[in-house]
Amino acid sequence: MKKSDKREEIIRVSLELIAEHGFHGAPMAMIADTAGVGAGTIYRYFESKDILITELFRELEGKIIVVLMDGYCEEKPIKERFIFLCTKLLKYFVSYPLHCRFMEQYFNSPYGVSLKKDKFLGKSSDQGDAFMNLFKEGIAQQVLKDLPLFVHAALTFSPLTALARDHNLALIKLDDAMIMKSIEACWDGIKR
Amino acid sequence: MKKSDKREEIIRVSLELIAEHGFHGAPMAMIADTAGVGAGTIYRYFESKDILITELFRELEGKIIVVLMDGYCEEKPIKERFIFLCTKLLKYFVSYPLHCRFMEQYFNSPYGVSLKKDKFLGKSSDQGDAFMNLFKEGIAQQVLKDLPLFVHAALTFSPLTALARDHNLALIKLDDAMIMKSIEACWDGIKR
Amino acid sequence: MKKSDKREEIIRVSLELIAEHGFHGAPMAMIADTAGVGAGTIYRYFESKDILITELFRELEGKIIVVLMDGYCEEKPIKERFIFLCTKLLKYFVSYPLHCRFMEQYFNSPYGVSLKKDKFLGKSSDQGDAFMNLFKEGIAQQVLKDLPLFVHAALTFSPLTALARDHNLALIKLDDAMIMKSIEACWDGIKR
Amino acid sequence: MKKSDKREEIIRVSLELIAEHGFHGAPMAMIADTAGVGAGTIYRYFESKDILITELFRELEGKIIVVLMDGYCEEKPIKERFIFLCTKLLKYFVSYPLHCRFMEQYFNSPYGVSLKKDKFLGKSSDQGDAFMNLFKEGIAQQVLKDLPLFVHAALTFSPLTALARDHNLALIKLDDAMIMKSIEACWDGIKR
DNA sequence: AATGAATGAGACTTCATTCAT
DNA sequence: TATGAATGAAGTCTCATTCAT
Repeated sequence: MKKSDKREEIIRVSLELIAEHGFHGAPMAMIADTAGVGAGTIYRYFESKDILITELFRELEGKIIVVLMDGYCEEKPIKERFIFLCTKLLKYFVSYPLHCRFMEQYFNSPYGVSLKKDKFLGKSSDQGDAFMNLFKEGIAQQVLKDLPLFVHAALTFSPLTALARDHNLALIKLDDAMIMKSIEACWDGIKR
Repeated sequence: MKKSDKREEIIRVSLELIAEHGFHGAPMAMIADTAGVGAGTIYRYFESKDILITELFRELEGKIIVVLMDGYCEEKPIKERFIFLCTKLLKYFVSYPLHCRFMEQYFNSPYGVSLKKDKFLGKSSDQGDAFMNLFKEGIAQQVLKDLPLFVHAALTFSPLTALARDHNLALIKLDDAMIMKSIEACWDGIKR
Repeated sequence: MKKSDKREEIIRVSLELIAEHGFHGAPMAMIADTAGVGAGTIYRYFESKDILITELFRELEGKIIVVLMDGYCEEKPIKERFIFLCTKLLKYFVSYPLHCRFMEQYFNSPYGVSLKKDKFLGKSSDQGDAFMNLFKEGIAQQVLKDLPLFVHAALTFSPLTALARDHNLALIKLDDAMIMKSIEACWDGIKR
Repeated sequence: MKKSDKREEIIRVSLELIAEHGFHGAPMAMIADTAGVGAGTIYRYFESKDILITELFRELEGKIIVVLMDGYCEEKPIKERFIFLCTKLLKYFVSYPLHCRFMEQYFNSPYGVSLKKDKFLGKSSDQGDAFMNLFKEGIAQQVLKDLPLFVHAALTFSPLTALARDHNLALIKLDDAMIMKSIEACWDGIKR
C-alpha cells in the first residue's frame, strides 16, 4: 500500500466508523484494524484523534463545496441559484448517508461550536460562502427578508439537514419531488 | 440537605455539566463532586448514567410542555396558535440556555434517535403533540402545505433550535422583534 | 418484631441468600431488605459481615451436632455408630439443602481454612468430635485402619458432602437405599 | 519481556494470587502489579477476569491430564490403573500446592458448578474421562460396586483433594507411604 | 434501639497514545 | 517508515459500613 493510500484508507474508515458509531464508539484501535494499518501508523498521518476528525471534516467539506459549485452560475437569478445549491446539497446527503451522519455529529459537538464561532469571526472560506453571498445579495436586492445572515442560514441549512437525517433514519422518503417541495418551502421562508 | 434536595441538586448539576461539556465530558465523579455528594449517592437516585440522562430529559420535556401549553387556546386560528407555540418555545430556550444545550445534545445522540423512531411509530405523548396536531389540522384546512408532518417539523423545530443555539453562542441577538420575525419566516415556510 | 426475632430473621435470611448467591452475591443491603430491617440494624447484632457469617456457621454447626447426637448411643458397636452418624448427617444435608450449600461455601473459603487449622490445634468442640472419638476408638480397637484421624475424616466427610452437593444439584438422586450404599462404601474405605 | 512471556507471567501470577486469596481477593490491579505489567495489558490477553480464570483452569486441567495419562496403560488390571491414576493425581497436587488450591476454588464456585453440569450432560473430555471409563469398566466387570458414576467419583476425588488440601495446610504429612495407604483406602471404598 | 441515606474506596474495564523493534 | 504491544489514567458502578435522625 502506498503512503497516500494509507492516509486515504484511514480517512475512509474513520468516516465510516464514526458515522455509524459516533466519535466515542470508534476507538483508534478499531479504525486501525479496519483500515488494515497499525495503531501507531495513524499517528504518522494525524497528530491526534481530534486532528484526524477535524481533518476528516475538512475533506468532506471540501468535497461538498466542489459538488455544490459544480455548474453553479452566479449570473442566474437568486431563487434559481438558491434552489440549485439546496438541491445539490440535499441530494448529496441523500446519496452519501455516511457523510451526512458524520457532518451532523461534527456540527453537534464541541468541534462544531468552535467552527461556528470561527465562521462568525469571519475566518470562513467554507461551504457557507456561496450561500452567504447569496443571502447578502438577496437582502441587498430586497428579494430576501431583511434578517441577519445567521437567520437565513438557520432557515435553510437546519431544515435541510434535518430532512436528510430523517431520510437516512427512514422516517421519511425523500424523492426528487419531495426534495423540490421542501426546498421551495425553505425559499418561502426566507423570501421577502 | 434533605433527601429530595439531593436528587434535585444532582439533576441540576447534571444539566449544567452535560450542557456545557457533553455526555462524555461530564463523568459521574464530576457530577458528584459538583453536586456535593458522594459518587455512590447518585446511584441511589438513578440506576445508571443512562437513566440519569433520560430522567433529566423527561423532566425538562415536562417543564417545556407545561410552558408551551400554558395559555394555549385550541380555538384560535392556526397561524396565531403556531406563533404562540413557537414564541413560547424560542423564548424558553433563550431564557434557559442550559436547557437548550442539553436538549440539543440529547436529540443528537442515540437517545434522541430512538425517541424520534418511537415518535414515528406513534408512541409519542410529548411536546410535539400540540405542534403535530396543529400541522395536521393546518394541512386538513388547506392552510399549510400538503407535506408529511416530518417536513413541517423540520421546517419549524430545526430553525428555531438553530436560532436559539446561535443566540446562546452569542452569534446573534434574539430580542423580541427578531424572535417574531424569525417565527414569521418559519410560518411563511410551511404555509400554503 | 421483637429484638430476638430480628436477629433470628437476619440469620435466616443470610443463610438463604448466601446459600443461593454466595458470600459476594449477598450484599448487606439485600440481606437487610429481605429481612425487613434497616441496613444499620444488622450492625447492632453483628459487628461486621464476617462476624455475621461466622456466627451463622456456628449456629448451623450447633444444630447439626444436636441432630447427630440425638439418639446416638456410645455403647453400640463402632460400625453401627458410624452408620448412624453418617446417615443422620447425609439425610440432614438432603433435607436442608440451604444448610448444605452454606456449609460447603464456608468450608471452601478463608473461613473454613482457619477453622480447620483451629481444629488441628485442638480447639474444637464441634461436630467432628463424635466422629473423631469414633475414629480414635476404632483405631484403638483395630476395627479401623491405622491412619491419621484427618485421613479418616477425609475418607468420610468429603464423599458425604460431595454426594449431598451432587444431590442438591440434581446430578444424582439420593434415596434411602442409595444413602445406605454410599455410607457402606465409606465404611469399607476406613475399616481395616 | 517477550510477548508470550507476558501472557505466561499473567497466568502464573493469577494462579498464585487466586490460589492464595481467592477470586475476590485477587483484583486485576493486584495481578497486573505483581506480574509487572500495566492493568490494561491483561486485557490484551484475556477478554475479562472471568475468561482469565477459565483459561487458567483449562491450562491447569490440560497439564494435569498430561501428567495423569503419562505412562497410563489401559491393558493393566483395573485396580492397578486406579492406583496409578490416583497416585499421579495426589502427587501432582502435593507437588503443586498452588494448582491444588486453585482447582479447589474453581470447583467450588459457579464456574465449577456449570462444569459439573456439563459433565453430567456428557460434554466432558476432561481429566475425569480416564477415571470415568475406569469406573464404567470396573462396574461392568463386577470389580467395582454397582453405584452411579458420580458416587464413585465422590468416593475417589473428594477424599483425594481433601487430603491434598490438608497436606498443603500442613495438617497432615503425605509421604509416599501415606499416599499409598490413602489410595488403597479409596479403593476399598469403591471395590465390590 | 432502629433506621436507611450517604459515603468513598475500590472493583472491572476501555482506549488514546507511545515507543521499542 | 510502520508496527502493535504496552501503558495507565480515567470511566462507570458496587457495597460494607457509618451516623444523623
